[in-house]
Amino acid sequence: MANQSPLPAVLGSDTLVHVFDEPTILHADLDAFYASVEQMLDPRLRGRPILVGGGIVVAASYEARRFGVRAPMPVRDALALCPDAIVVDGHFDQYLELSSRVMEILESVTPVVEQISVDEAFLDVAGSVHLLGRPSEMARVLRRRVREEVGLPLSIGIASTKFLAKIASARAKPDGLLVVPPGREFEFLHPLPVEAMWGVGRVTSRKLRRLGIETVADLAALGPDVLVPVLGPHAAHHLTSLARNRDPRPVHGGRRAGSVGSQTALGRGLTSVEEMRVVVLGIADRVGRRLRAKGRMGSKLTLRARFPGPRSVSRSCSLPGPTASTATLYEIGMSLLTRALEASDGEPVTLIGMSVSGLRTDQVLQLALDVDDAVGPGNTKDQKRRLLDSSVDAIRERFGRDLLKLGRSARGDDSFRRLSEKS
DNA sequence: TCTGGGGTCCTAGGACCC
DNA sequence: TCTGGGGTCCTAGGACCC
Repeated sequence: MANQSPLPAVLGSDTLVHVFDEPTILHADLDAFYASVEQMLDPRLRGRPILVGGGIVVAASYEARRFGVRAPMPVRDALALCPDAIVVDGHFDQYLELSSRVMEILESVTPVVEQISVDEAFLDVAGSVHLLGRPSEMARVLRRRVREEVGLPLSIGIASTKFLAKIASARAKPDGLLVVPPGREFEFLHPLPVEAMWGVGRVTSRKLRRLGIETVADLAALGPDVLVPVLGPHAAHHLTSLARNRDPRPVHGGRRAGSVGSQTALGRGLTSVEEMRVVVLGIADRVGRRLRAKGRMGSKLTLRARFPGPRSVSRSCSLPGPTASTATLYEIGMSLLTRALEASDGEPVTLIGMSVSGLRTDQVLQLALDVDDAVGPGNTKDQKRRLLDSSVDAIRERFGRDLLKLGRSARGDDSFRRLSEKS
């Protein structure tokens, strides 16, 4: 049932005109994702106000939102608003697992799926209408399948641009579907408050309101010139264009993350460098593992330290070569932390974060990492030799001998010297 | 009001090269 | 050696999103 694709009843020209008349950009957004997952996993939580999180609310179910609870908000404040709320720890592994199952379902109607976070994605179904029918029909099928096969509510907005589709899905919640018909975009868009716009947060909202801009219509009427001195050229033109319903951004299928990072909050904070060393090592290990799991390497490292106040300082540097090595991230991360601490007056550090960007996938370098792993302390001499030999063979087989040199220079360390000497 | 962990994108100054 | 102009890379920080 759920796998059947709806087809237009008649494939005549009238039907096709109608089919192509609907906009083709979908924004699919799981409702109160984390909280919905908790309710699905534990039936006792269904229909009840749920808060996911520890110190702060990471997600609140709709039952809790009715009391004014919002994420992120301290759990203490949320309980004051909604004393009956049940606080649950997050099951983050489950969230990722369920998220990828939902994304697979979305990919059943088009390969052009751009995932923008765990719980939302854009789809461009223009290439699928001749096979699957109207976009609104596809949306109905997707919503039903996600509900039946994964057990989660999914809202979808359909419009002619990403920006409008995103706003439409927000207006469709909870558990709804909203199409913005062509020609009626302004009717939908212009009465909205500027805060409804994607890209207008606390700071920009305050600046706009100071100029007397309250609605999207106000923004569209004003034009970019007045905004440039306040928001900078890019933001001014970008927001004005969106308010005038100009959003040419395509849906990027198959896009991958441009950085990988991790951070750890430290409560009241640490002052001892030795304690921070342990934290940095833990973070470097996490980031290194995740990079290796993705088969990727980064060429730039950024370390961020937060101090009470709250004030934060970041220090970054280019790496000697692309890497996913925990040891390298740790060593360079520590030197960046030392530099970051110079900017403080010995205040406690309340958060340490590390992010690797400039990511690339390179098969030669990936094999170099395998070698790195092979020469690590976990292996016996014989195991190391076997792993090294198999890596050398694999590189030769795929790329020929010359690329060994390339790999060595790009790697920036001596893994390959050891290899080359062997061979 | 700074309490979480994961990201994206833009700006601006300085270094460096031609 | 200085002067000028332009381009690009690197780094630090800020705003925003879920």
